This record gives sequence, C-alpha cells and structure tokens, in this order.
Amino acid sequence: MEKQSVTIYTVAREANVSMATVSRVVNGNQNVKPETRDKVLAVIKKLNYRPNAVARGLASKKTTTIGVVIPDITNDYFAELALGIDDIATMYKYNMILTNSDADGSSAIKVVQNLFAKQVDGVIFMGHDIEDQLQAEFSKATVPVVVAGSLTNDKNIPSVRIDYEQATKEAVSFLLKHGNKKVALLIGSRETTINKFNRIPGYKAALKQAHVKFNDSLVFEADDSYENGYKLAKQMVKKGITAAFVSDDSSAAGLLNGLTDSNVKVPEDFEIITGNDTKLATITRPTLTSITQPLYDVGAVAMRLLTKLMSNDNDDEEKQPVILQHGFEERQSTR
Amino acid sequence: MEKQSVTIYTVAREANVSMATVSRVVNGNQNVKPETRDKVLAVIKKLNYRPNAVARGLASKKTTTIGVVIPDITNDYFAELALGIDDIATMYKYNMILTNSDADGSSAIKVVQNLFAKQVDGVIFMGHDIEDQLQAEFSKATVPVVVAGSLTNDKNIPSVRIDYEQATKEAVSFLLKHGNKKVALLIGSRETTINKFNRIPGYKAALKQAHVKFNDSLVFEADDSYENGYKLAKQMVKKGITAAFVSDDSSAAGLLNGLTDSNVKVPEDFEIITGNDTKLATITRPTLTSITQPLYDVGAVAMRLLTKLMSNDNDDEEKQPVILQHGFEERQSTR
DNA sequence: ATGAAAGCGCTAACAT
DNA sequence: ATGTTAGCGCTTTCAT
Repeated sequence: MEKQSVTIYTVAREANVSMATVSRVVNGNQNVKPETRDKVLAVIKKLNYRPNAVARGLASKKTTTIGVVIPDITNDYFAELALGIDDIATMYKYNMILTNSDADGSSAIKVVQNLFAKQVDGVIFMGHDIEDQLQAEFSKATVPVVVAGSLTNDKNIPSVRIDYEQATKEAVSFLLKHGNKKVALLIGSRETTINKFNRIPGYKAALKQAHVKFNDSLVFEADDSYENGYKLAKQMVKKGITAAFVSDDSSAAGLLNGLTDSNVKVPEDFEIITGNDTKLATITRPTLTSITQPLYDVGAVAMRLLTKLMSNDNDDEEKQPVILQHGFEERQSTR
Repeated sequence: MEKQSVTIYTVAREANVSMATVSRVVNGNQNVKPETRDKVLAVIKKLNYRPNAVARGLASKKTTTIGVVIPDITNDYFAELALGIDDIATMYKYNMILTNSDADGSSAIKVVQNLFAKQVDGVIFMGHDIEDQLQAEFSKATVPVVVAGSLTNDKNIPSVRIDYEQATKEAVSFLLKHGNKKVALLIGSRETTINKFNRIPGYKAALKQAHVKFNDSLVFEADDSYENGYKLAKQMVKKGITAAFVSDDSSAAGLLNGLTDSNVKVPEDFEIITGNDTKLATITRPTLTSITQPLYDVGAVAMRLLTKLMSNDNDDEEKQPVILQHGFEERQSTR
C-alpha cells in the first residue's frame, strides 16, 4: 500500500536542504555546490529514493514516453521496425507504450487518442491503413507524429520509408523480363496510400514499360498473413499466373508453400519476389528473392526524427519524408 | 506549447458545476443527477475535453499501465506471448510499456527499475535469464510481477507456463524410441532456471528411462537465434548426432536449414523436434515436429493473473504457478 | 548556490 | 446530489 513512501521531501529533510536542491541534484543541474550534491546523493542512496516519473511528468509536461502503434506484433516486418525504434528510444531515455491497433475492438483512432491522453511526448505510427479521420487526429495533435514503414498522402505527416513505387517497379520488371506473361501483384487493401499511390502505380509502370496490358484481376488484395498467401496459391495457378510480387513476406511465404504443396515448382514454374526482406525470406526453402530494405534503420531513423521533432517544436524542414535506399537480392525463388 | 489547455476546471466552469462533479461524470460515478450529467457531457464534447492520464495517475496512484519486459521482440515465441498479453490488457483498459531487455546497455534490472519509476501497476516479465538480483527486485516490488513463458526458482514469483520438464522428456523419449543413439539438446544458457531445473532434468529422465548414458557434450548452449542453430548443424553431424530437441524455434529452423544445406536429409538422417510451436514450425520445409503449447494463452493468462493480483493486493493463493497443457505434434522433421 | 512557494490536472475524503 | 479542499510528488519561477 505504501507505494513509494520516500519522496523528494523525505530526502530534502534528511539532507537538511530544500526540495528544490534535491530536484536540482536529481536533474543534474549545475547550480549546486559539490559538497551539497554529495550530501544529497548520499541520502538518496541511503533512502533508496527513486523519483516518481508520474509526478515529474505532471510538473514538467514531459513524460519521456512515446506511443508506438503496431498493427501486428507477430509480423516480422513491424517487429523489426519496432526493434529499431526501441533501441533508439532507449538510447534517448524514452520508453514506449506499444499498442496493437488490430486488437479487439480498438480502432486505430481510439488507440491514438488514448496515447495522447497518456501525455506521450510523441507517436510513431506503423501500419498502412491511415484513414482521413486518423490523419486529422495526427494533424491537430500537440505532439509530433512520425509514420514508419509506410506513408500517408498528407504532406504534413512525416514518414520514414523506402520508395515503394520504384521498388515495386523494379521487382515486376524483373519478373516480366523473365518472360512471365501474367504477373500477379499481391498486396493488402488497394485503398491504402501505399498501395493506391505507390505499389499499384509501380506495378503499372513496369507493365507499361514492357508493353503488357494491365489486367485488374491480377491484383490480389488480402491482409498480410501466411494463411492468406497460402490460400491464394491455387487461385493464381488456376488463372495461369506464373509469377508474383508480394508486398508482405508472411504472405509470400504462404504463397510459396501453397504452391509447393500443390506441386507447382518454384522457381521453375512460378517465380516469387517478396517486398520486405524480413528474416522469413531466408528461412523458407527455396529462399525468397526480395526487395531489400533496412528495416531496423527505418525504425531507428523514425525514432531519431521523432526526437528532433519533440525538441524543435516546429521545424517545418523536418517534416520532409525520409526515403532510405532499397536494394534487390536474388535468391532461389526466381530463375 | 499549449498542450491540453482544456482541463477539468475549464469544463466545470463552463458547465456551472464543481470539478468534483465533472470528475464524477468522467469516472462514471452514479451519484450525479442525470440532467447534470448530460449538461457536463455536453460541455465535455463541446470543448473536446480529454482527461489527463498523468494527473489522474498522480492523484489516484494508479496509472492503468503495466510494464512488459521482452528479450527480443522479433522472436516469434515472445511476440506471440506479447500478443496475448496485449489483447487482455486492452480488454482491461491497460496500456503496456514494452521494453526490450536485450537492448543496448540496459540490463534487465535497470529496465525493471525504470518501469517501477514510471509507476506501472504491474509487470509481466518474459525471458529465461532471471538472476538473483532481479528476483530480489521483484520480491521487494510494491506492485505484482508475473513471469510469462518461463519461471524462476523463487516460489513467490508467480508464473504462467507449461511443464517444460515433462515436455522435454516426451520429446527426447520420442527421439530415443526411433533408435537415435546420440540425441542432442539445444538450449540457451544452462544456468537459467528453465534449463537447469526443467529441460536438462527432463532430458536426463528420458535418457535414463531408455538406459542411455548422459553425455554432457551432447548439450549445446546457444542464444536463441536462427544463425546459432544454423552454425551448429555441422558440429552436430561431426559428432555423430542423429537427432535433436531444440527449445527455440528460430534455432530449430536454423539447424534444419543448416543440415539441409550440408546435404543431411531431415528426417531420414537427422530428426528434429522443436519446443515452442510458433508459426515458424509450419513455415519451414520440412515442417517441424513440435511440442505444442498455447502461446497466446500463456500471455493472456499471465495478464489475467496480473489483473487479479493488481486488485487483490495480497492474495497468496494467486501466487501459485499456472501450468497450461502442452501437446505434441508430429510433422515432417521426424520419421 | 539555495530556498520558498506556486502550480501541473486530477482524485478523494469530507461537508453539506 | 453537489461542492470544498487538501493533497499526489515533482518542476520551476522568483527571491535572496
């Protein structure tokens, strides 16, 4: 019950100084005589005093806590971004409140509002589905928000990511050059910004360059998951498709295994390129040819950007999207 | 700068009531005349008032935030536990501060102390390496701590898990029955409670039952990771080992691929059983025979237990470990 | 270099 | 049913 009974006041009395001095010592303020500092430090140690971060947050209006929204913590793509975020956050002494936006009955908006209510100093949002209402919430937020590993069409919401359009184009062009006539595109919802304005245009650009007509039925929408990829294998084969660019690695792994289990040989009869380059891409057999991207860095850079925004308050320069370089690695799922 | 300028006081004034009444409305206290409630609610909506959780936390000494320690967010085992934790936490209106204990320079103890400083209402600890000093920290904590997916040898620290000793024994016995003379055990550090007091004894029990002499050089220690498993493949083959029980799925997947890449056929020439039954076990080819366990439930039950402990204060009944049922699923990595 | 005192925004007795 | 008031534990002017 007597949670945290030793307060700054206890220390002050015990050390014969005012709370202000104790506060200064705790916060590393230089205006304290060395002897006083040592005396206070000794008492702090003796009493095992630990500052109450909640009280500190209320008084200073800074919680040294950020909010991180993640659609699915068990998806390697987001987990690897989160690792980068957390490492840098730790480095800057921030904690992160992590919330699954896919969780039971909690819309992303509620989740974000709750984060703001907890007075987080900033938010990193992961996920592709950023509806207008959510963007509005971000815009009127009093703390900075950074989107990691995706993007919105609101120019005022900074993001850290790769060039998804160009990456998609490269992958699809590669598949086309191998003589595949029917190249599928497997993505999440077509209505998300990343798919509507980046991946689908990239896909179309590749087709155009190869003088292949766009066929809408070759675009597959499915939530990112192994199971969904697996299920689509038969459908694709039935349609005469011989290659696919899959944005999510779990889906790509599912597709691969679905094909293999249907006795379709990869890469001989079907080529796959995946988009995220998580560990999964090298665990499957055959391994997955992939667009490569520095996932950890995307998270880490997003967090770095957030720290800047949290201190600068209003530097519009910082709102530019940060585009990291992507690459391409041929593995066993392409010829 | 004017972060959260509308406070409970603003609402009170605007609605011509006292802050206490507003507080009652916000907290769903029944002692408010319906008309008053409506009036206040209207003002809240109009002003878009959102209670400041930090102030609330300071005044009430409850933050509705729990701390969750995870060794590696990109390891499916922990990620799936975390998913269960988060779902139940959300259900009970708790947020979770997630901290990677493997992160740069942050020992588990510091991480936990920081969590307490943030006044979390409880902690769920994941990870196998729980040294004495950390256990001491848990014991003197003023808020409850639950270990999920592992255990300590301190009877006063509740845990939610499966019977690792029995599970290991079953797996190893299975391998022995298939005529394997040299069965390896691949685990993390032998000094962790889970390995020292559960898995190794389970391994030994199986050997004893089959009248096979324990050979210490068949026990391999390596941090859970795909790479470590992969590297060990050659060593194991060189030693004439023909089967292994691997506690972690990433390591098992690595071992499997390492063997395959060395032209050792699984399961014909080498059998593998893995211990965690994450999604990885069905993604590899061949798929991995596995001890099955309800990972999501382990997390979910741990969180449920924590909520009980957080409200009951001191019910010693609740400190009993919760042992969930495990199973065994034969897949393609055993004959 | 140090202290006094006023909050931060809320909850929780205690009155009425 | 509603209001008054005293904190919660700290930071931060403002004095000295």
